[in-house]
Amino acid sequence: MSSSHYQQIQRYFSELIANKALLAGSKLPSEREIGEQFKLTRITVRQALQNLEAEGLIYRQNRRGWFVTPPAVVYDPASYLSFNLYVSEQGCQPSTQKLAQQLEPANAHIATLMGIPEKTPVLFLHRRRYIDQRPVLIEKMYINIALLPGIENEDLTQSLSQLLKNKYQLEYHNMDLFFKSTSLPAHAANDLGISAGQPGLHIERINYLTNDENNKQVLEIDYEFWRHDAVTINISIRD
Amino acid sequence: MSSSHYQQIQRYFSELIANKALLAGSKLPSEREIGEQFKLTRITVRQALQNLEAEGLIYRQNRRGWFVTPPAVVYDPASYLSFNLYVSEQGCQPSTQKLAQQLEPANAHIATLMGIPEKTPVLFLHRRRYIDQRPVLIEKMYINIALLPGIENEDLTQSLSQLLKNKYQLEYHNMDLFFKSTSLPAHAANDLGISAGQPGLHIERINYLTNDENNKQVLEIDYEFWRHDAVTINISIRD
DNA sequence: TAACAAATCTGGTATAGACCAGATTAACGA
DNA sequence: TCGTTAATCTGGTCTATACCAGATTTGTTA
Repeated sequence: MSSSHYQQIQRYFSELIANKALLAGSKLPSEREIGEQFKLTRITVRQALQNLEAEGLIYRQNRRGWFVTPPAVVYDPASYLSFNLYVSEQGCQPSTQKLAQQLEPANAHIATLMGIPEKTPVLFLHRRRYIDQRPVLIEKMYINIALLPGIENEDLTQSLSQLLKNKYQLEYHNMDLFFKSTSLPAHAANDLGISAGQPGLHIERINYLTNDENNKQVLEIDYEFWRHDAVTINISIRD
Repeated sequence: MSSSHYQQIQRYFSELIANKALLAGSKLPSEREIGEQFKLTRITVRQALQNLEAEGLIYRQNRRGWFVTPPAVVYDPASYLSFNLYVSEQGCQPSTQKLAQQLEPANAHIATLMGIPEKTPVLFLHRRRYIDQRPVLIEKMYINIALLPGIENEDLTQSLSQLLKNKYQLEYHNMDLFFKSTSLPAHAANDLGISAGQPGLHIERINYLTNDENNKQVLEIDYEFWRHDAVTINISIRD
């Protein structure tokens, strides 16, 4: 059977969490305490904790300790609902913080996708989003201001889909999505307040104005970096 | 800047791989050799290698060594193309191995989704799929034989979507998809020949026969366990 | 030459320490 | 009471070493 020592620790905490003996958000004993309890060295303890982290059962806060992961939110990037509505419908409290907003010349990739000349200004928006005060998502968005004049003067901590609907009478439900399960790049890990190399989910989204394949107008290109343990993606495909 | 020792190793190999000085599939020096080269202990070396693994740049084979990860395949679960066509179109060689096939009584979850009584027999199909001889995906499928009579007598290493199309004149493009980035459960890691706890991508797919929301007929429920470094998911949403 | 056994190489697991830097808490002084 | 400082706690990084089990290679033997 699975008899290595670190697996015993893993099972121990797995069961505590499954049985709700350890509730979401609560703190685990320190690595040194666990080591004493099981008569194992810290390295062995850390191996177990890192595996539990990979499973998404626990997460760490830099030099503060290990904590039980709250349940993942179900998120549908293609939904009519915004992040805010989604999260609150699931009984959690969403919030959004704007980290940066500026006009930037489009790089080659962005320009090609948007069908605009390179170095045309686009609106860069950098946001951090929270679920129950826990930072879970970094967004970096490039917005086609040619299609959305004046958007830079709006409150950009709110839901973009709401804003487009209310101010521009636009709804985008045509998009290309790319998902990749990989570790968080340094900048995203930094923004999330965790150490680089933690596992994450990387989403690239290209939002189109129309569903005309021959005249694709790109409203917005969105890069999302999620904590891997914070979200389950749900998409319904209907023809 | 990022000055810890293991980060130096990480950068070193990152650059070798980026510059194609180390090609996909090639073997890294052993942990002990790397340690000698950098005058660092094996624990430090392993920290670097584990981070590179989390980034998807390298992967390990149990007690054989560390290898450079081949480029990820782009996969669209909602596509008209099958896994086989997808992979070969990207210049790689797909193959499929049937690990198990049997009639099983439906459990509560399956029965509810399929709208059949619990313990009604469903066809369980367990497959392993390879890209260029590398096992990357474990599939566990539950097939509604009431809608697909005689399917258990077909060759089930082939593409299911092809089979449904040819034999039953069915095409399913209505589905619910769930993605979760998490470590591989023990059974899947085992089937993939890697140690448990490695990062993975978990997909649950429910395939419907029609797009009638009031009369959902479930053809098949599919659980997919992917190596996290083997695939990028791509989905196009059009209304 | 083919079959088998032994030596070797690899990562997997583990011990027993050590020092650092950031976060938290306790103690102290105004 | 409030603000600052110092002690303490926590995970982050690292050295040095050891033994194990599976995979591979080498060597030997029939």
